[in-house]
Amino acid sequence: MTSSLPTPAGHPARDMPPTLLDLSTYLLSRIGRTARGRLAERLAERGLRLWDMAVLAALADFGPHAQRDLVERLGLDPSDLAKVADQLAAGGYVERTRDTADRRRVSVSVTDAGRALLAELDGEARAVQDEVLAPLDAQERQVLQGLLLRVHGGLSGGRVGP
Amino acid sequence: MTSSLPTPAGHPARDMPPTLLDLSTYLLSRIGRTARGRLAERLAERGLRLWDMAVLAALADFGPHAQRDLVERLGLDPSDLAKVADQLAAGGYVERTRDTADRRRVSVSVTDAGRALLAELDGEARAVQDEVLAPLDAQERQVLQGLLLRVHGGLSGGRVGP
DNA sequence: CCCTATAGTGGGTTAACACCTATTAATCCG
DNA sequence: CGGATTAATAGGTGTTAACCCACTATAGGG
Repeated sequence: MTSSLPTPAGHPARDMPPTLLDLSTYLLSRIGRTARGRLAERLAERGLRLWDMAVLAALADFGPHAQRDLVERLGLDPSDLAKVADQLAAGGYVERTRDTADRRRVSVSVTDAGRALLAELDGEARAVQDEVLAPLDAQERQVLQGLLLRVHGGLSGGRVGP
Repeated sequence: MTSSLPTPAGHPARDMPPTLLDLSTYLLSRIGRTARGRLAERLAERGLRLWDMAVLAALADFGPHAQRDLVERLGLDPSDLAKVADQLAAGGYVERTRDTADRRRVSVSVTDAGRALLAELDGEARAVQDEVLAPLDAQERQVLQGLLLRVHGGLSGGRVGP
Protein backbone atom coordinates (compact mmCIF):
# COMPACT_ATOMS: atom_id res chain seq x y z
CA MET A 1 0.00 0.00 0.00
CA THR A 2 1.49 3.27 -1.04
CA SER A 3 -0.58 5.62 1.08
CA SER A 4 -1.14 3.78 4.32
CA LEU A 5 -1.52 6.76 6.61
CA PRO A 6 -4.97 7.21 8.05
CA THR A 7 -6.58 10.28 6.62
CA PRO A 8 -5.52 13.02 9.07
CA ALA A 9 -8.89 13.67 10.72
CA GLY A 10 -11.80 15.55 9.24
CA HIS A 11 -10.27 15.36 5.82
CA PRO A 12 -11.97 14.80 2.55
CA ALA A 13 -8.84 12.82 1.62
CA ARG A 14 -8.98 14.01 -1.93
CA ASP A 15 -5.98 12.61 -3.71
CA MET A 16 -4.77 15.10 -6.19
CA PRO A 17 -3.64 14.08 -9.66
CA PRO A 18 0.02 12.96 -9.80
CA THR A 19 0.37 15.07 -12.93
CA LEU A 20 -0.06 18.09 -10.68
CA LEU A 21 1.71 16.76 -7.62
CA ASP A 22 4.82 16.25 -9.73
CA LEU A 23 5.02 19.98 -10.34
CA SER A 24 6.97 21.78 -7.64
CA THR A 25 5.31 24.95 -8.80
CA TYR A 26 1.91 23.44 -8.14
CA LEU A 27 2.95 22.50 -4.63
CA LEU A 28 4.50 25.90 -4.06
CA SER A 29 1.34 27.59 -5.17
CA ARG A 30 -0.91 25.41 -3.08
CA ILE A 31 1.17 25.56 0.08
CA GLY A 32 1.89 29.26 -0.26
CA ARG A 33 -1.77 29.96 -0.75
CA THR A 34 -2.69 28.01 2.34
CA ALA A 35 -0.09 29.71 4.49
CA ARG A 36 -1.02 33.13 3.21
CA GLY A 37 -4.68 32.44 3.80
CA ARG A 38 -4.17 31.28 7.36
CA LEU A 39 -2.06 34.28 8.26
CA ALA A 40 -4.54 36.62 6.60
CA GLU A 41 -7.26 35.09 8.76
CA ARG A 42 -5.34 35.76 11.94
CA LEU A 43 -4.54 39.30 10.92
CA ALA A 44 -8.16 39.90 10.03
CA GLU A 45 -9.11 39.09 13.63
CA ARG A 46 -7.12 42.19 14.56
CA GLY A 47 -8.58 44.22 11.73
CA LEU A 48 -5.31 44.08 9.82
CA ARG A 49 -4.25 42.93 6.40
CA LEU A 50 -1.04 41.51 5.03
CA TRP A 51 0.05 44.85 3.64
CA ASP A 52 -0.09 46.36 7.11
CA MET A 53 2.43 43.82 8.26
CA ALA A 54 4.62 44.33 5.21
CA VAL A 55 4.69 48.07 5.77
CA LEU A 56 5.49 47.70 9.45
CA ALA A 57 8.26 45.26 8.61
CA ALA A 58 9.79 47.58 6.03
CA LEU A 59 9.74 50.50 8.45
CA ALA A 60 11.14 48.45 11.31
CA ASP A 61 13.87 46.91 9.18
CA PHE A 62 14.94 49.91 7.16
CA GLY A 63 13.84 52.90 9.19
CA PRO A 64 11.59 55.79 8.17
CA HIS A 65 10.57 56.12 4.54
CA ALA A 66 8.84 58.71 2.49
CA GLN A 67 5.68 57.06 1.22
CA ARG A 68 7.12 57.36 -2.23
CA ASP A 69 10.00 55.11 -1.21
CA LEU A 70 7.80 52.59 0.52
CA VAL A 71 5.80 52.35 -2.67
CA GLU A 72 8.99 51.73 -4.59
CA ARG A 73 10.24 49.13 -2.16
CA LEU A 74 7.08 47.16 -1.69
CA GLY A 75 5.56 47.53 -5.13
CA LEU A 76 2.29 48.80 -3.75
CA ASP A 77 0.06 51.36 -5.41
CA PRO A 78 0.67 54.85 -3.95
CA SER A 79 -3.02 55.33 -3.41
CA ASP A 80 -3.34 52.04 -1.57
CA LEU A 81 -0.33 52.80 0.57
CA ALA A 82 -1.97 56.03 1.64
CA LYS A 83 -4.87 53.98 2.98
CA VAL A 84 -2.65 51.49 4.77
CA ALA A 85 -0.61 54.30 6.32
CA ASP A 86 -3.84 55.97 7.37
CA GLN A 87 -5.03 52.93 9.22
CA LEU A 88 -1.69 52.26 10.86
CA ALA A 89 -1.46 55.88 11.94
CA ALA A 90 -4.98 55.73 13.36
CA GLY A 91 -3.89 52.82 15.52
CA GLY A 92 -0.79 54.66 16.64
CA TYR A 93 1.53 52.16 14.99
CA VAL A 94 3.21 54.64 12.69
CA GLU A 95 3.79 58.37 12.71
CA ARG A 96 3.53 60.59 9.67
CA THR A 97 5.50 63.80 9.60
CA ARG A 98 5.84 66.28 6.77
CA ASP A 99 9.38 66.29 5.47
CA THR A 100 10.69 69.75 6.29
CA ALA A 101 13.06 69.80 3.34
CA ASP A 102 10.47 68.74 0.78
CA ARG A 103 7.07 69.49 2.16
CA ARG A 104 5.33 67.35 -0.41
CA ARG A 105 6.79 64.28 1.14
CA VAL A 106 5.37 62.54 4.15
CA SER A 107 7.88 60.59 6.15
CA VAL A 108 6.50 57.51 7.84
CA SER A 109 8.15 55.95 10.84
CA VAL A 110 7.20 53.09 13.11
CA THR A 111 6.35 53.80 16.74
CA ASP A 112 7.11 51.65 19.76
CA ALA A 113 3.55 50.39 19.64
CA GLY A 114 4.13 49.54 16.00
CA ARG A 115 7.24 47.59 16.83
CA ALA A 116 5.37 45.72 19.52
CA LEU A 117 2.56 44.95 17.12
CA LEU A 118 4.98 43.73 14.50
CA ALA A 119 6.54 41.38 17.05
CA GLU A 120 3.11 39.91 17.73
CA LEU A 121 2.30 39.58 14.06
CA ASP A 122 5.62 37.90 13.47
CA GLY A 123 4.65 35.50 16.24
CA GLU A 124 1.39 34.73 14.48
CA ALA A 125 3.24 34.19 11.23
CA ARG A 126 5.60 31.78 12.91
CA ALA A 127 2.72 29.92 14.48
CA VAL A 128 1.18 29.47 11.06
CA GLN A 129 4.52 28.38 9.74
CA ASP A 130 4.77 25.78 12.47
CA GLU A 131 1.41 24.40 11.45
CA VAL A 132 2.22 24.34 7.77
CA LEU A 133 5.73 22.96 8.06
CA ALA A 134 4.74 20.45 10.74
CA PRO A 135 5.93 17.46 8.69
CA LEU A 136 9.49 18.79 8.58
CA ASP A 137 12.07 18.72 11.35
CA ALA A 138 14.21 21.74 12.21
CA GLN A 139 17.02 20.83 9.90
CA GLU A 140 14.74 20.19 6.95
CA ARG A 141 13.06 23.50 7.53
CA GLN A 142 16.40 25.18 7.30
CA VAL A 143 17.20 23.43 4.05
CA LEU A 144 13.83 24.52 2.71
CA GLN A 145 14.36 28.09 3.80
CA GLY A 146 17.74 28.15 2.06
CA LEU A 147 16.34 26.83 -1.19
CA LEU A 148 13.38 29.17 -1.13
CA LEU A 149 15.59 32.14 -0.44
CA ARG A 150 17.69 31.38 -3.48
CA VAL A 151 14.65 30.84 -5.66
CA HIS A 152 13.17 34.08 -4.42
CA GLY A 153 16.38 35.89 -5.18
CA GLY A 154 16.11 34.78 -8.78
CA LEU A 155 12.63 36.12 -9.38
CA SER A 156 12.46 39.15 -11.61
CA GLY A 157 10.34 41.82 -10.16
CA GLY A 158 6.88 41.44 -11.80
CA ARG A 159 3.69 41.47 -9.78
CA VAL A 160 4.41 41.34 -6.12
CA GLY A 161 1.89 41.32 -3.33
CA PRO A 162 2.72 41.32 0.38
CA MET B 1 29.40 43.23 1.06
CA THR B 2 26.54 40.93 1.75
CA SER B 3 24.59 41.31 -1.52
CA SER B 4 27.22 41.76 -4.16
CA LEU B 5 25.31 40.34 -7.09
CA PRO B 6 24.42 42.86 -9.74
CA THR B 7 20.70 43.45 -9.84
CA PRO B 8 19.48 40.82 -12.33
CA ALA B 9 18.54 43.10 -15.22
CA GLY B 10 15.53 45.36 -15.48
CA HIS B 11 14.81 44.98 -11.83
CA PRO B 12 13.59 47.58 -9.41
CA ALA B 13 15.91 45.90 -6.93
CA ARG B 14 13.46 46.33 -4.13
CA ASP B 15 15.03 44.65 -1.16
CA MET B 16 12.33 43.16 0.92
CA PRO B 17 12.37 43.41 4.71
CA PRO B 18 14.42 40.67 6.39
CA THR B 19 11.56 40.25 8.84
CA LEU B 20 9.55 38.88 5.91
CA LEU B 21 12.35 37.11 4.09
CA ASP B 22 13.00 35.07 7.22
CA LEU B 23 9.56 33.55 6.96
CA SER B 24 9.50 30.46 4.76
CA THR B 25 5.77 30.93 4.48
CA TYR B 26 6.31 34.38 3.04
CA LEU B 27 8.70 33.01 0.46
CA LEU B 28 6.36 30.14 -0.33
CA SER B 29 3.51 32.52 -0.83
CA ARG B 30 5.48 34.89 -3.01
CA ILE B 31 7.09 32.21 -5.16
CA GLY B 32 3.92 30.19 -5.49
CA ARG B 33 2.01 33.27 -6.49
CA THR B 34 4.55 34.12 -9.16
CA ALA B 35 4.58 30.62 -10.59
CA ARG B 36 0.84 30.41 -10.58
CA GLY B 37 0.54 33.77 -12.25
CA ARG B 38 2.97 32.93 -15.00
CA LEU B 39 1.29 29.65 -15.80
CA ALA B 40 -2.12 31.29 -15.74
CA GLU B 41 -0.84 33.81 -18.29
CA ARG B 42 0.28 31.07 -20.63
CA LEU B 43 -2.96 29.19 -20.29
CA ALA B 44 -4.91 32.37 -20.90
CA GLU B 45 -3.20 32.67 -24.29
CA ARG B 46 -5.01 29.46 -25.19
CA GLY B 47 -8.25 30.60 -23.62
CA LEU B 48 -7.80 28.22 -20.72
CA ARG B 49 -7.67 28.57 -16.97
CA LEU B 50 -5.93 26.63 -14.26
CA TRP B 51 -9.04 24.65 -13.43
CA ASP B 52 -9.17 23.36 -16.99
CA MET B 53 -5.76 21.86 -16.52
CA ALA B 54 -6.63 20.45 -13.11
CA VAL B 55 -9.71 18.75 -14.49
CA LEU B 56 -7.83 17.30 -17.45
CA ALA B 57 -5.13 16.04 -15.12
CA ALA B 58 -7.63 14.37 -12.82
CA LEU B 59 -9.35 12.66 -15.72
CA ALA B 60 -6.09 11.57 -17.32
CA ASP B 61 -4.67 10.27 -14.04
CA PHE B 62 -7.71 8.61 -12.55
CA GLY B 63 -9.96 7.89 -15.51
CA PRO B 64 -13.57 8.97 -16.09
CA HIS B 65 -15.45 10.61 -13.24
CA ALA B 66 -18.98 11.58 -12.63
CA GLN B 67 -18.95 15.35 -12.21
CA ARG B 68 -20.01 14.76 -8.66
CA ASP B 69 -16.77 12.89 -8.02
CA LEU B 70 -14.61 15.45 -9.74
CA VAL B 71 -16.12 18.07 -7.51
CA GLU B 72 -15.28 15.96 -4.51
CA ARG B 73 -11.74 15.31 -5.63
CA LEU B 74 -10.80 18.80 -6.71
CA GLY B 75 -12.80 20.82 -4.21
CA LEU B 76 -14.45 22.84 -6.92
CA ASP B 77 -17.98 24.17 -6.83
CA PRO B 78 -20.37 21.88 -8.78
CA SER B 79 -21.74 24.82 -10.66
CA ASP B 80 -18.29 25.99 -11.67
CA LEU B 81 -17.26 22.53 -12.74
CA ALA B 82 -20.23 22.42 -15.06
CA LYS B 83 -18.86 25.47 -16.80
CA VAL B 84 -15.33 24.10 -17.03
CA ALA B 85 -16.64 20.80 -18.39
CA ASP B 86 -18.72 22.74 -20.87
CA GLN B 87 -15.75 24.57 -22.24
CA LEU B 88 -13.55 21.50 -22.38
CA ALA B 89 -16.30 19.56 -24.15
CA ALA B 90 -16.74 22.39 -26.64
CA GLY B 91 -13.05 22.11 -27.49
CA GLY B 92 -13.32 18.36 -27.87
CA TYR B 93 -11.00 17.70 -24.94
CA VAL B 94 -13.50 15.76 -22.87
CA GLU B 95 -16.62 13.74 -23.58
CA ARG B 96 -19.70 13.79 -21.47
CA THR B 97 -21.98 10.78 -21.45
CA ARG B 98 -25.06 10.16 -19.35
CA ASP B 99 -24.40 7.36 -16.92
CA THR B 100 -26.73 4.55 -18.02
CA ALA B 101 -27.07 3.16 -14.53
CA ASP B 102 -27.87 6.49 -12.86
CA ARG B 103 -29.12 8.83 -15.51
CA ARG B 104 -28.73 11.87 -13.31
CA ARG B 105 -25.00 11.50 -13.46
CA VAL B 106 -22.85 12.73 -16.30
CA SER B 107 -19.64 10.81 -16.74
CA VAL B 108 -16.75 12.87 -18.03
CA SER B 109 -13.78 11.31 -19.77
CA VAL B 110 -10.75 12.77 -21.47
CA THR B 111 -10.36 12.37 -25.22
CA ASP B 112 -7.15 11.84 -27.14
CA ALA B 113 -7.19 15.52 -28.00
CA GLY B 114 -7.53 16.21 -24.29
CA ARG B 115 -4.57 14.06 -23.47
CA ALA B 116 -2.53 15.81 -26.13
CA LEU B 117 -3.57 19.18 -24.75
CA LEU B 118 -2.68 18.14 -21.24
CA ALA B 119 0.77 17.11 -22.42
CA GLU B 120 1.25 20.56 -23.90
CA LEU B 121 0.00 22.29 -20.78
CA ASP B 122 2.29 20.17 -18.67
CA GLY B 123 5.11 21.32 -20.94
CA GLU B 124 4.16 24.93 -20.30
CA ALA B 125 4.04 24.28 -16.59
CA ARG B 126 7.50 22.76 -16.69
CA ALA B 127 8.81 25.67 -18.69
CA VAL B 128 7.53 28.03 -16.02
CA GLN B 129 9.04 25.81 -13.39
CA ASP B 130 12.40 25.99 -15.15
CA GLU B 131 12.21 29.76 -15.07
CA VAL B 132 11.23 29.94 -11.46
CA LEU B 133 13.61 27.32 -10.14
CA ALA B 134 16.48 28.56 -12.31
CA PRO B 135 18.76 29.20 -9.31
CA LEU B 136 18.62 25.53 -8.28
CA ASP B 137 20.44 22.62 -9.88
CA ALA B 138 18.72 19.34 -10.62
CA GLN B 139 19.58 17.76 -7.32
CA GLU B 140 18.42 20.72 -5.30
CA ARG B 141 15.17 20.75 -7.21
CA GLN B 142 14.62 17.17 -6.24
CA VAL B 143 15.28 17.94 -2.58
CA LEU B 144 12.83 20.81 -2.81
CA GLN B 145 10.19 18.65 -4.48
CA GLY B 146 10.56 16.06 -1.74
CA LEU B 147 10.16 18.60 1.04
CA LEU B 148 7.21 20.27 -0.63
CA LEU B 149 5.51 16.96 -1.18
CA ARG B 150 5.75 16.13 2.49
CA VAL B 151 4.53 19.55 3.52
CA HIS B 152 1.66 19.27 1.11
CA GLY B 153 0.75 15.87 2.49
CA GLY B 154 0.39 17.41 5.93
CA LEU B 155 -2.06 20.11 4.91
CA SER B 156 -5.59 19.60 6.12
CA GLY B 157 -8.06 20.08 3.42
CA GLY B 158 -9.36 23.66 3.81
CA ARG B 159 -9.72 26.00 0.85
CA VAL B 160 -8.10 24.51 -2.17
CA GLY B 161 -7.90 26.08 -5.59
CA PRO B 162 -6.31 24.49 -8.66
C1' DC C 1 7.08 84.55 -11.56
C1' DC C 2 4.99 81.02 -14.67
C1' DC C 3 5.14 76.16 -16.11
C1' DT C 4 5.98 71.59 -15.56
C1' DA C 5 6.76 67.69 -12.64
C1' DT C 6 6.18 65.22 -8.29
C1' DA C 7 3.94 63.53 -3.57
C1' DG C 8 0.04 62.37 -1.48
C1' DT C 9 -4.88 61.47 -1.28
C1' DG C 10 -9.92 60.37 -2.21
C1' DG C 11 -12.90 58.05 -4.74
C1' DG C 12 -13.96 55.35 -7.87
C1' DT C 13 -13.58 51.07 -11.72
C1' DT C 14 -12.35 46.49 -13.00
C1' DA C 15 -11.40 41.44 -13.03
C1' DA C 16 -11.22 37.20 -10.90
C1' DC C 17 -12.93 34.10 -7.97
C1' DA C 18 -15.54 31.65 -4.73
C1' DC C 19 -19.99 30.93 -3.48
C1' DC C 20 -25.12 30.76 -3.37
C1' DT C 21 -29.97 29.93 -5.49
C1' DA C 22 -33.40 28.11 -8.25
C1' DT C 23 -34.66 24.81 -11.71
C1' DT C 24 -34.96 20.41 -13.96
C1' DA C 25 -34.42 15.70 -14.07
C1' DA C 26 -33.71 11.39 -12.14
C1' DT C 27 -33.41 8.14 -8.25
C1' DC C 28 -34.44 6.03 -3.90
C1' DC C 29 -37.27 4.43 -0.26
C1' DG C 30 -41.23 3.90 2.54
C1' DC D 1 -47.19 5.87 -6.05
C1' DG D 2 -45.38 10.02 -3.56
C1' DG D 3 -42.19 12.59 -0.92
C1' DA D 4 -37.59 13.38 -0.03
C1' DT D 5 -32.91 13.35 -1.96
C1' DT D 6 -29.29 13.87 -5.35
C1' DA D 7 -26.96 15.42 -9.97
C1' DA D 8 -26.27 18.83 -13.10
C1' DT D 9 -26.77 23.43 -14.70
C1' DA D 10 -27.91 28.43 -15.52
C1' DG D 11 -27.54 32.54 -13.64
C1' DG D 12 -26.54 35.72 -10.24
C1' DT D 13 -24.15 37.77 -5.83
C1' DG D 14 -20.28 39.27 -2.81
C1' DT D 15 -15.62 39.92 -1.87
C1' DT D 16 -11.14 41.08 -2.72
C1' DA D 17 -7.27 42.99 -4.65
C1' DA D 18 -5.21 45.64 -8.11
C1' DC D 19 -5.48 49.50 -10.55
C1' DC D 20 -6.69 54.18 -12.47
C1' DC D 21 -8.12 59.20 -12.47
C1' DA D 22 -8.73 63.63 -10.74
C1' DC D 23 -7.40 66.97 -7.46
C1' DT D 24 -4.38 69.54 -4.17
C1' DA D 25 -0.13 71.17 -2.62
C1' DT D 26 4.56 71.71 -3.18
C1' DA D 27 8.89 71.98 -5.65
C1' DG D 28 12.15 73.56 -9.00
C1' DG D 29 13.84 75.19 -13.48
C1' DG D 30 13.87 78.65 -16.86
